[in-house]
Amino acid sequence: MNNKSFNLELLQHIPLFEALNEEQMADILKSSRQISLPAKKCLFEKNTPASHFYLLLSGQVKLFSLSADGDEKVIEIINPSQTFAEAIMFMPMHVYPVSAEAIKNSELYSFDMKQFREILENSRETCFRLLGTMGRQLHGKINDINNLTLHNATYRLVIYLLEQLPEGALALSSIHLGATKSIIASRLSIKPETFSRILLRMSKQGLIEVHGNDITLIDVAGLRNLL
Amino acid sequence: MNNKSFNLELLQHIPLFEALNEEQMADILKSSRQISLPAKKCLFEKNTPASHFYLLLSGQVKLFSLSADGDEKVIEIINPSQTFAEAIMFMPMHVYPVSAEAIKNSELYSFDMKQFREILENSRETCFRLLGTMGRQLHGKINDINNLTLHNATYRLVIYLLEQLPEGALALSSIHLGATKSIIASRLSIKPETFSRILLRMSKQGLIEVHGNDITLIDVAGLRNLL
DNA sequence: TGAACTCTTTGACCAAGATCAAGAGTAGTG
DNA sequence: CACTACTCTTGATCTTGGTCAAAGAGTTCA
Repeated sequence: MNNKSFNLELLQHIPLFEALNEEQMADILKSSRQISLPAKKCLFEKNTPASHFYLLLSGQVKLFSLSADGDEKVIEIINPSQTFAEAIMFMPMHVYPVSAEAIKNSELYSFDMKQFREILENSRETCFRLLGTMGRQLHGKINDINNLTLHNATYRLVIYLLEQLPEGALALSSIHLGATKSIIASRLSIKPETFSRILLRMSKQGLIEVHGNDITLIDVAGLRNLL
Repeated sequence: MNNKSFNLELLQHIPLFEALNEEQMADILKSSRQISLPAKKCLFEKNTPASHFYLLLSGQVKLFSLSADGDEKVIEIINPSQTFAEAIMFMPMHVYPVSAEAIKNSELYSFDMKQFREILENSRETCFRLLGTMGRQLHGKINDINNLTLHNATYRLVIYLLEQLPEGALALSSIHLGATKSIIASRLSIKPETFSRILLRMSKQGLIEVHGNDITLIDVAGLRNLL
């Protein structure tokens, strides 16, 4: 399979591109560029002008903000076949509202926002897909705000663990943390030390078992009880 | 001016409706309903099925979430001529992600989501307006998350005060709190007691002067310094 | 005019989680 | 293997902001 048809195959299964016709898809492909981003390399910085959005092919990327004195808050962890920064096309100022940096060696496609906007003019269905994407994101952020303001660190961590559980999984299911504990801690707005202590406490209570980045949920009902 | 043309006049200046043609506007008007909502009356509850979105004509409405033990977090304060809940049209599940309740006696229009979606199918421009609305909202929520996780209560309050300042206002500008202190406190995720103490401290430092719900910013540069 | 509300302020105390500092694993590399 | 880099854990201590309780102020309404 040559590179071009490989790309095509792949893009056709990304929600945002699913509704495009052949011609539009060809346009997209033409203006897209593949990018290699080694771990720890910055992709874009908060508040800089935004001209492209991205699709992650492999590796892992974090979206984050920094405080004046260097504290980092991870807003989102991006995994392969996720698009990101597409919502910025419709934000005021057209600057990235967060920074992006690879946390593993990554391959991405970049897409030109201006060109995609033109395609949106002619694809109602794609407009609706984008609306759907942004609706989901908005919902996610509202959830995050609720968790930050209405719930404590343990609650947020338990919610996170339960969300990782595959649909209808039973007790003793094992989950694998898809990033370092520090990064997941930051995503949940918990300091690494606190994160570690909460895991320790839940282990002692017999709710979970921790082996490195693998966590076995021993007592799912007990975990749900903490909520 | 009869009621119908009054409505028309008004709607034409709401961004979301600005791009509609006469026929579409007539359709909207036909399916819209005016609602009177006395203070403290609930408009919709979190997690209930969403069929309408709203435009506030007069009064004031809060969007909020409740924790299991009754704590309230105000997500947004809605003022006249703002639309709200329009993003839910494109959220998964089609349930309200927050509750809404009048904080003053209010008049609103309600719009049928299903019908508006049909109009969106035929108005690219309106689609783009909605994308713009949702982009702005998303940006706002990301900002809120940053302020919650990277900054402390004083910082959030100062930011809020400075945001109320009209464009390029000088020192000694007076601002008026558009809601009770408790509600603004909750919007900023600060307890009323803490909110009160922060204002007291800033008064003692000669940065502001508080007279009920009117706050005079004595030393804007000094306030900016706190950030 | 004063009773009943509601909102706000103030004081005393408390606790969740942050910070600071040291070690313990763990993994990659020459 | 030893060296170096991390990331993670654990302990001791501190701080911000929350909680609880009571009093003050401002409105509404009869």
